[in-house]
Amino acid sequence: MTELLTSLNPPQAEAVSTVNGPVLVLAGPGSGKTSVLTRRVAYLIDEAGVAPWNILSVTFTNKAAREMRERVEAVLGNRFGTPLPGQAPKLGGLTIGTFHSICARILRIETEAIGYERNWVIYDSGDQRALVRAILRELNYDEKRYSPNAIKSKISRLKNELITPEAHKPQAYMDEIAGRVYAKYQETLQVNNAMDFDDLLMRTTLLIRNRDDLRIKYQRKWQYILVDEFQDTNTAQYELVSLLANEPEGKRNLFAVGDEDQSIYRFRGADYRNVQQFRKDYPEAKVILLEQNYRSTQSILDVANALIQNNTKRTHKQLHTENGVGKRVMMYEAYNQIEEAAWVCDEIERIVNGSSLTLGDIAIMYRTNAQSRALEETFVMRQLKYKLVGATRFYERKEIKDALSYIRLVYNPADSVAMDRIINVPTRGIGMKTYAGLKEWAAEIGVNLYEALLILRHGPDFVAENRESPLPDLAYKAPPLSKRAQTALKGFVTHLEGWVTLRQNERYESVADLMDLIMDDSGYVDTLRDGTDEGEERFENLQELRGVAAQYKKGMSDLSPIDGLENDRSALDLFLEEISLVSDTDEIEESSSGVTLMTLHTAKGLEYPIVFMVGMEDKILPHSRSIESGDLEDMEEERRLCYVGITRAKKRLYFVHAFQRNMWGDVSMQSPSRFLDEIPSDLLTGMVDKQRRQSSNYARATSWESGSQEDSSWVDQSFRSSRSRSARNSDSERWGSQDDSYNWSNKKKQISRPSKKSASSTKFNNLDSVQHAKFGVGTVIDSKVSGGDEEVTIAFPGIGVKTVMASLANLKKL
DNA sequence: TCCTGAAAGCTTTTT
DNA sequence: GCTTTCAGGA
Repeated sequence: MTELLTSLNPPQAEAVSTVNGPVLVLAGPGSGKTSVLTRRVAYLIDEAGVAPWNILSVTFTNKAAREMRERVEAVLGNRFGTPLPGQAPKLGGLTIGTFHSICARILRIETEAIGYERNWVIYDSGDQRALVRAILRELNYDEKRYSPNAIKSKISRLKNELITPEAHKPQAYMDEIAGRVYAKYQETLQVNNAMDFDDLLMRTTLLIRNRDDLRIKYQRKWQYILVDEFQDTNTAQYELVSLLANEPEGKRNLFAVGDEDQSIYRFRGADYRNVQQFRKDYPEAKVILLEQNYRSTQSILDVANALIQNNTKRTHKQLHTENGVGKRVMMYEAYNQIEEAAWVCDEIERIVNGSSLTLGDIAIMYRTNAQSRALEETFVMRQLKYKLVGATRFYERKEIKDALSYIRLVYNPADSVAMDRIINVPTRGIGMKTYAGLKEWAAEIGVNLYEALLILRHGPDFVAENRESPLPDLAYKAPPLSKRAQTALKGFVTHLEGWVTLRQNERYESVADLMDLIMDDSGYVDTLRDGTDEGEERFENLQELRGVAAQYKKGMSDLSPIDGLENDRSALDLFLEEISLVSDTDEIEESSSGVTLMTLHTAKGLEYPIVFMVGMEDKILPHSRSIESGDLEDMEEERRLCYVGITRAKKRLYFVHAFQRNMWGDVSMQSPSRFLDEIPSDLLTGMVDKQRRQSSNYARATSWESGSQEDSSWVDQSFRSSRSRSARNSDSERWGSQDDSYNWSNKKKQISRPSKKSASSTKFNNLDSVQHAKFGVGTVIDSKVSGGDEEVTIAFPGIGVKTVMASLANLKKL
């Protein structure tokens, strides 16, 4: 047996060493799938004699791609080429990348086939949104009626399903509108010489589907294809992979690794059913289950198993481990998000002080980015180090987007989205009216904005010379713009043209040089550094971008070429592509120590000894949208998200939920997540730290209560918290509680809430008998209006006193 | 055209 | 509660 297979368990070894034919690996969390993938690549090369350039390995994140490259290299050594120091392609010939980066490479090579200029640029979600909005305006659709975001995601969905504007068959009126916007949107992208993320996939897949010559070219090139996270593929990705794998000789060497239970990207078109589709399309496939977990304790896995069993459509797996039982998963109820954060910090300090673990071993995970705020504030207050992953993305910062828009515009002057962004930043007297006039005029002549500007500056003949089609007569007439407007526009184009010329002649050593020049010459830096701290901070961010740009030097070679099919790339080319396809969540990890804060989505693929899952409440996890939609698929996806969080933990896992939470500036009463109910209570422990209760704020709020409930389960704790809440002067009461209806009706948000007819009267009154789904029949002892809902305190015989929200508890009056 | 204060809208999740 | 957009006046 080869060295590559030792230390693998039997199913892992089988997966690695199956050379020919399709393979489907259903890999549970922590089952060593990355090892399987990397060793398989090594095995194909070393044992099966496959040439590295015939292998394509696809991942979903840059981080996974990088890790894969590093690990393959660690096994094989760098034998396939001489890299430039620091950044050049290693393992030359072997293609490893994300779907998007690989598609971008193919399209850059096949640019003519799709009718683009070679210097096309990539639009990110922000650019997409800006473009949709611009088009809504252009088509005179009211943004209030047709939400740009809704239309953007509709367009995105269509593209992910490979539906072109021509093929789109609208079913409803909204579809019709979206379809028209879609058509115009695609047209504008082409004019702008730009593609969005979804285009990268759609255009590549359609190209490979429709062009026999190109399909055969890439089929021949990649005879072995590996796909990680197969459950996250969308229609376009699935088809692309299928087209490539089904080569004329019928090799079908497609190696798919995935876990239906970890599919959490439905919202961007991922369909876990592709895993089942694979089984249908490749009936001869070898299916391998990896059920042994090397990451977590049995206690954690039991919780994970118990939860995920509630999903209906899945391949059953029973995770097991030899890591030992470990400690029981702990559940804690906090009063609100502030105490939630405080308790988590207390616990973290306790762990760090009482063991060899450091802050870097700990992660806090939540459903939405907004939840990080309260945590951060507490961390800052306590002077605990933390790192926030992915919240305000670096490349989405205003100053970064501005700078990149400048660079992008210089690279591709047809880019109207970049032009929109910076034409008047810093202000140069080109206001909305002037700019709108320019756009209209350009549209009438049928030129792009840059050409229109050039006509202003040099006259129509100058532009006509460089065009295939002649300019209409209108171009030779005086532009419909005021003298002042024309002066301002000419001033701008003088600069822009200078930068473009510089770029064309490659009169810069690195992209950083080019950037410096543009930033200074445009006056952007001066405006940015306005003497405020914020200005300095933004400038520092700009310097960080400059640092990246400095690595892109004249004459450098492609960072991750598609071997044998390379084309010439300038440093600027490569810089812009890299910037567009990389997200900073890819980078963070290795930086300094500190507790990691991140969403459950970004947590996928990672592992930590200690994991806190906070905000374990209905309406957060599962998210309110998924509850409201009533779609079982939505709910199951939320459950998978929860499952992903649980299975990140190696040693200890905490579920934390709060009784009330400030959301959108209002106080909202929260119920513990329904997912917690799905976990047998003997798998959980829910004690309250007694010391803490006596010493902290929490104790102040709760100490008046009898001590008999000290070691109670979370149900009792929620009772305790609810009582403490009414004993408190909470924010909500400031607005008037009980019978004070005046303030309520003055609050606009309250009036607009459709469900509430009158805020002053309660539906449930003292001594009413009510039926509760879980606790049975009880007697109302208090009721009041709160947060637009009704908060009812009920005594249940034999259970105790509970405070519930009428709308959530589905209370029936008897 | 730019500045200011008020109002609306926002919060899933990401390549 | 915070950010973005809008309206109105200079």
